[in-house]
Amino acid sequence: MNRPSFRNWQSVQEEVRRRIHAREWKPGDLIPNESELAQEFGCARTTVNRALRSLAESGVLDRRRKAGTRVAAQPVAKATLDISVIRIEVEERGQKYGYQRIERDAAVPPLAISGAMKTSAQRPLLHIRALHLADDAPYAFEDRWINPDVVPDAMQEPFDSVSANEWLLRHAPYTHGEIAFSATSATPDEAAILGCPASSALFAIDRLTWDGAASVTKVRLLFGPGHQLRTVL
Amino acid sequence: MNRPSFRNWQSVQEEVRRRIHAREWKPGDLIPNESELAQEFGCARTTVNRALRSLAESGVLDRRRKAGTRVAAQPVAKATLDISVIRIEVEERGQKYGYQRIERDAAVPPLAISGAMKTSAQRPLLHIRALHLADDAPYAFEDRWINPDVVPDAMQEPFDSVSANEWLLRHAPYTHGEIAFSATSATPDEAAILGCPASSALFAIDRLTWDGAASVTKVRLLFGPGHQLRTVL
DNA sequence: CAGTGGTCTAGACCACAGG
DNA sequence: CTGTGGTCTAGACCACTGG
Repeated sequence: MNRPSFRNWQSVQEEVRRRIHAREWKPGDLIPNESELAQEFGCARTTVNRALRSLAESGVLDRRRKAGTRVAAQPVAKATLDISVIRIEVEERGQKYGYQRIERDAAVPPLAISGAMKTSAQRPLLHIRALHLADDAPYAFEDRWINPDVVPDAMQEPFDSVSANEWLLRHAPYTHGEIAFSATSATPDEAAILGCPASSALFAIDRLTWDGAASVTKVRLLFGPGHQLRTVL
Repeated sequence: MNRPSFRNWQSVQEEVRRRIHAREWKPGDLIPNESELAQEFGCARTTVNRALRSLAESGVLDRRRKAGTRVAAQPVAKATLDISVIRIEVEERGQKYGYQRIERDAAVPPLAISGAMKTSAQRPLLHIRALHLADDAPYAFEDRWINPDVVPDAMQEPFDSVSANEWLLRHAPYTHGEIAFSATSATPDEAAILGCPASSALFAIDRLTWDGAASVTKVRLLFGPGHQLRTVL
């Protein structure tokens, strides 16, 4: 009996993937524990742990202390989206990036905004509206509210050449946030800004970030018709 | 000088996060190497490595051999979306799941489909159209093509009570895939199925999965107006 | 209570890429 | 060529949780 040896965690992972794919281990099955696999594979348990932990993070395995490791019954596809600065996103597409500030002022936000940001209903926030361009064509419309209590420096920034999108990343650290993707119909105003027919289907990204208990900024990004957000599985 | 000690990788990670957030280490800065940090933190280098590697995976740090570890200049937000079976998605919302098959036949697909799936242009594929319901209301419209050369068993399946969405996960392993999110305007046909006004803005998920070099299935999921895909940062 | 995964350690060697 | 992160090892202890 010729047992191949597995010298690194990637090859262990590959072998486990192979067995799952080949249905030697079926969805829901309990697989041998780390010590047994380490012995079989001729490597340290640490190495097996590294491989299995990584597979669990990908949703391929379900691991529970004492209960052991099982092949996930409902493999959950984890799609990881990299949300970077829009300028870089455009440049990576090989296009020329452009930026236009449309509006900048301090204003009392609609209740939906102050409610979500948990700011006082009467408190004026910094409001920025801007257009991001790719090869001189409208790419994304940014509508943003900034909490001046958390980011006072923003009040001094004109945001006329550097986008709030980019400035905040460097000057306003956040601890956590929420993001939502949806589709929305272009209002006449939005259609005019993005240069598309009214009622076009737009791709929207809404993001709200926090620094501890205080909201930092809330932004809605609207992308023109045809925009796709892609990733691999 | 009272130096706190860090006994596990999570606390090391926390401390690194704190330093970045407090701007002790600024975006772009080179931070001490693993050995130095291990000494400072009073733990093994392995433990520091675990903490830093994890932060690098989150996009907080940039690590390169020999060049060292830097605080990411453009922190890329990694949004991880869990794409599971629609039935479970609905049930997790606390709603009753329902399913209706609309159509099932073998047909030669449009060129856009056979092209993307790299199947012969004349080869008939299995075509399924179905509606997923939440609390008896339309939730998502599924339009799917299945490659019978890769999943021959699918030809025996009626898909009248178990959705292709769910059946395939258990019977058709795949090695990799692509997924794209976008917004689209409802065609009259789609509007009728989803019970929404024509030209409504719909949220679309397009997925294409492969088993090695052969495509397994290509599916488009259309969600009714107002649907959001949410996650944390 | 006992079995499983989770983690830490100290030391070692290796692969890569910067200078 | 050399410093950095990447990984492996053997052994140990711990934390959680199922039965």
